[in-house]
Amino acid sequence: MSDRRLKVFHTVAKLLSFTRAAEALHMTQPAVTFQVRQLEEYFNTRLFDRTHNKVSLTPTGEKVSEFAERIFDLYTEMENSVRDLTGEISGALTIGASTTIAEYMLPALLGEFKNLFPDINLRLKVSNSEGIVSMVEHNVIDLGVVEAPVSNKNLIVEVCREDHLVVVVAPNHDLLRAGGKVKPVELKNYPFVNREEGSGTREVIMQYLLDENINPADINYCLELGSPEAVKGAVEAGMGISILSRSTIGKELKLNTLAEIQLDPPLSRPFSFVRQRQKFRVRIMEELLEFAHAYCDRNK
Amino acid sequence: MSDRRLKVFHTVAKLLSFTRAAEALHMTQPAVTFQVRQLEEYFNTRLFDRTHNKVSLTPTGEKVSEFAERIFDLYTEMENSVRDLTGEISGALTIGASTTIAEYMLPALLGEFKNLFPDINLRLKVSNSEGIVSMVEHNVIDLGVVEAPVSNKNLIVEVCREDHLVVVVAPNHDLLRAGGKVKPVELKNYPFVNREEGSGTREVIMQYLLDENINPADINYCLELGSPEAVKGAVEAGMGISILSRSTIGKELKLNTLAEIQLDPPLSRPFSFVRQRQKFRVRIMEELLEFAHAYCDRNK
DNA sequence: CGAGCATCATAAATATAATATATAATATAT
DNA sequence: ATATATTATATATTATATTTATGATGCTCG
Repeated sequence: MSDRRLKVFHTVAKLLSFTRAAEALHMTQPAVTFQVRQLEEYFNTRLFDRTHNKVSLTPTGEKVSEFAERIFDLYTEMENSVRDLTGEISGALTIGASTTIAEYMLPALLGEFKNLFPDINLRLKVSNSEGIVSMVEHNVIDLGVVEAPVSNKNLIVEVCREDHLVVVVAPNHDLLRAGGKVKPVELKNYPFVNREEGSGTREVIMQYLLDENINPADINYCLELGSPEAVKGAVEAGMGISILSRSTIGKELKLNTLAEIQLDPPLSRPFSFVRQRQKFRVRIMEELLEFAHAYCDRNK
Repeated sequence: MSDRRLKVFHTVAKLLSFTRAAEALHMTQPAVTFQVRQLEEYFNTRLFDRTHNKVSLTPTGEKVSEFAERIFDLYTEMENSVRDLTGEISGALTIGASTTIAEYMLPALLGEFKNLFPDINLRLKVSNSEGIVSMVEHNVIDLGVVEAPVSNKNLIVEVCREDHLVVVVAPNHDLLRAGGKVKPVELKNYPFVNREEGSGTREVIMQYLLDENINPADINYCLELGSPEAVKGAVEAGMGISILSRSTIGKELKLNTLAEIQLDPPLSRPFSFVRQRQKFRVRIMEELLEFAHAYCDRNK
C-alpha cells in the first residue's frame, strides 16, 4: 500500500533502469519518468544521473533509496501488525477461471499462494469466460482469470501473460522433419483433432486460420473432442495433429509422448485477470494479485 | 510529502474528530471520511469506533496510528537528510503582497519562518492585488498574498484568513457609548476619513455600503488619505471616524489611542495565497505554505 | 560512418483518484 | 419534539497518474 512515488523511485534505483522498472511495476516507462521527476522536483535535486546509456544514483538518490527501504519495512511491519490484531487474511477468497486455465495454470499458482498464507480459504470455480466475467460482476467470485478479451467498463481487466498455442504431433510425425516451424497452410495436409464447438481454444484457432486467409472448412477434421486431455490422447495415439496451449502439454513433452512445433506466424492469446474496481483496496486481494503477477512474470 | 491517506487518518486519530481533522488539514469533512474509509477497507477492519457523539480508536487503529507516527518520522528524517546533502532550503524565495498585508501581516509571519529556516533568503515585493497576481503568473514571485478575489484558472488560490474590518474612532467618541455595534446607516452622522481612490480597503467599504442600501455619496467625507497609517493618525487626532482592517490597529488598541467598534452586519474580506500550480511540488515552497497556513490558523 | 536498436524525455489524451458541494441521517441535549 | 452537532452519502468537479504516440540521443555493428 505504501507511497507510490517512493515505490517507483526505489524500483528504478534497484534496477537502474526506467524501462525495466516500468515492466516490473506493470506500468509504462513515461509514467515512471514522470514519478521520478516529481520526486526530483520536490527535493529540488537530481536523484539519478542519466548518462546516455547508464542510469546511476546520485549520492542524494542513494540516501533516499535507503530511507525508502526503511519506510517500506515499516509499512510491512504495520500490515503484519494489523493482520495479527484482526486475524484477517484468513477470510475466504474465491477465484474463477475458464477450463484450460483452471486445470493447467491455477493449481500451481494457488498452491504456492496457499503456502504463503496458510490460513486462507481458497476456492476455485470453473466456467467459460462469459460465465466467469458475469460471476465477477455479481460478486460471486473475487477474481476471474479468462482467455477471452473482456470489454466491461465496470471491471478492471489486466493481461497477466500470453498463452502460446503450438502445433502438437506424435513424436515421430512427418512435420518434425520439415524444419523448425509450420506455416498454417500446411495444416491442410494432415488429419486434425479439433475441440468442440464453444471452446475458447477452437475459437482462437478458427480466427487464426481466417486471418491467414485459410478457409477453416479446408482442414481435414478427423475428430472433435471435449477437453484438452482427450485431444492429447488422440494425438498421442497417432490419430492426427492439433493445436494446443503450450501450458497444457508440459508433462507430455518431458515424457516424449508428444512433440510441439511453433506456428509461423506465432499464435497466442492473452490470459487476463478480471476484478471489481474496489476489490484491490482489500489487503488479501492485493496480496493475491501481486503474487499472481509475480508468478506470471516468473513463468513467462 | 508523506502518504496522504495515513496523514489524514493520523490527524483524525489525534483529534478524535473528523470535522476538526478536516479543518486542520484544510479540506472538507467528507474528504476525510472518504480517506479513512479507504484505509479501513484496505485493512478490512474498523480503525475508529463512531459512537455518534464520540470518535475513538479501535485497538487496530491505535496500532496503525503508532506506525503512522514512526513512518512520518522517517519521512522527516529523510527530508532532513536530503537537505543536508543538497544544502537546499537556502535558495531565495520571493513573496509579494498588497500594501496592508505586506505591512501588518507578513513581517511577523516571515520573521518566524526565517527563524525556522535561517539560511533561506526571503524577499518581499509590494504592489496592488492586480500587480501581485501578474507577478505570480510571470514567475517574478513565488507566492502572492492578496486581498481581492482572484479568478485566474492557471493559478491556485487559497483563502488563508478572513480580514475583519471595523469602525475605528478616537477613544472618547460618541459611538462608543451607543453600545456594542454600529449599523452602517449611523456612519452618515460622523465625518469620515477615507482611503484614496484605487485602494482595496476603499473598494470593500463602498461595496459594503451599497449592499446595505446606503448611497456612498451620503457619507460625510472629511479627508482622503493614501495609507492606513495616515488614516489612523487622522482618527487619533479626532478628525473623524474610519473603517480599517483590525490587523492594522493592534498597537493603537493597546495604547488606547484608538478604539474599535464592530459593524453590524460584520464586514470582512478574505486574504488569499496565490501561486503557480506546480510550485507546491518544491520542498521549501511546501514548507512555507504549510507554515503560513498554520500561522494564519493560529492568529485567526 | 550511417542504419538500426535501445533508452529516456516530452506532449497530448485519457483514466483514475481525490476533493468539494449539497444533502441526508443519526444521536444528543434542551 | 426541536435544534444542534457530527458523520455519512451522492454527485460533480478538479487534480493527479497513466497510457499512447512520438522524439531525441547515443551506442553498436556491418
